[in-house]
Amino acid sequence: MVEKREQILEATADLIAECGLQASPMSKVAKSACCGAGTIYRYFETKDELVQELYLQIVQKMTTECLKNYNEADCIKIRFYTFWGNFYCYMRSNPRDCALVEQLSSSPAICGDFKDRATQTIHNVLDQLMNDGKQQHLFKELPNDVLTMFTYGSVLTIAKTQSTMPEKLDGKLNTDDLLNLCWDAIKA
Amino acid sequence: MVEKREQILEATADLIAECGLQASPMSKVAKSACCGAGTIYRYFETKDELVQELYLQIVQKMTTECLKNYNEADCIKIRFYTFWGNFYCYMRSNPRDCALVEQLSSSPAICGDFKDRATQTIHNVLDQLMNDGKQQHLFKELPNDVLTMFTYGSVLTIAKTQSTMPEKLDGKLNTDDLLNLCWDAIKA
DNA sequence: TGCCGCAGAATGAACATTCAGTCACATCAT
DNA sequence: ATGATGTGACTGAATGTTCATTCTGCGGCA
Repeated sequence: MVEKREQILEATADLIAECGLQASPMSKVAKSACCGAGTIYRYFETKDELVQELYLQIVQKMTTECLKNYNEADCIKIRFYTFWGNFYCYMRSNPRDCALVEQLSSSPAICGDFKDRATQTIHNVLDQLMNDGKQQHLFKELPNDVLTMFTYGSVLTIAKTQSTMPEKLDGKLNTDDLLNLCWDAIKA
Repeated sequence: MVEKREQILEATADLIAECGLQASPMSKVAKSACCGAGTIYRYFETKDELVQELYLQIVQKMTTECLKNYNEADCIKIRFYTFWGNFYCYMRSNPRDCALVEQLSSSPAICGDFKDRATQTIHNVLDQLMNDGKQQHLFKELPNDVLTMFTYGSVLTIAKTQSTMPEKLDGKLNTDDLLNLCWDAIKA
């Protein structure tokens, strides 16, 4: 039954996002998923595997969202705004996943190697975008990874802050303002 | 004996930075600090208190470093470059503390309220800086917290990436390039 | 009757915290 | 000076709890 597996993943996601990974024992996951503890082990070998599966699912969902309306034929600026706008909107409208990315990224279950494989697609798209942009002399002459990580870090931090401390930053920021900050930073 | 207390804090810092908070049981902390498990409890009521103390210590050290050569009489740009340059250098030359900030910030022992109190000084300095800059129309008209968190997120992410994945981003980034990215982002 | 998917109690390991005892040293009476 | 006694820091085994994982048995269905 595929549905039960989804139920378990959903419950795990909710629990970890709310309580943190350490405060999410399998017993609570089971209760939250309305099943016995043993049932979880019919679908996942260990807790670590469950967590990895969850991470993979989120990254995949995120990848899909980021690439919505993203077209390699568009001009650089459009592509940049589309991709990062999608990313930001996804994080804003899925605070749960936003919290999860933070929780799981710094968990021992998700080693660097695993993370790299999960984010391969996104990495490739962004590398291409940066290369194309540099060819047109639109971007600063710094390593792609620097420009990309810079953007990623700032957008994620803003989204995270808005989710966890809504009183700060409230309302007063629209997506375009944020993307302009990013674009102005890296443009030549 | 104040020295033993420091020993315990040092050992805890090393251990958490290397293995993560969850994989740092009190027994290991004790062994690493060359003392019995019970001794830790002569200096700290609980593990949570130990972790909070550690967090406080790092934030204080960080605050001191960030304010080195920082002078309210200097012009805005100098102040901005001094502060964030100090921050970046601190994170680069103390990868252990960099890892700790990440580990502890997302731990349940450090609640949002506690974090706010710890970072009060830094917050005030940056708020002042942003206000002064806006008065001179140097910065974009966005909330101080947005501009500050944007900068914080990008710099920290870059520093973290350089520490944990030295093969990416290796060598090819100097402090001024990074600060220029930040400045260009927020300047009007 | 045999099989499958499941529940939840049972198991054993790991952990935070406590506690009974040890040690080094200071104080003081002789 | 000497030994008796008190004190406070320290240790690490013991305790009780929490957890991941396993196991036993149940109910429905072929």
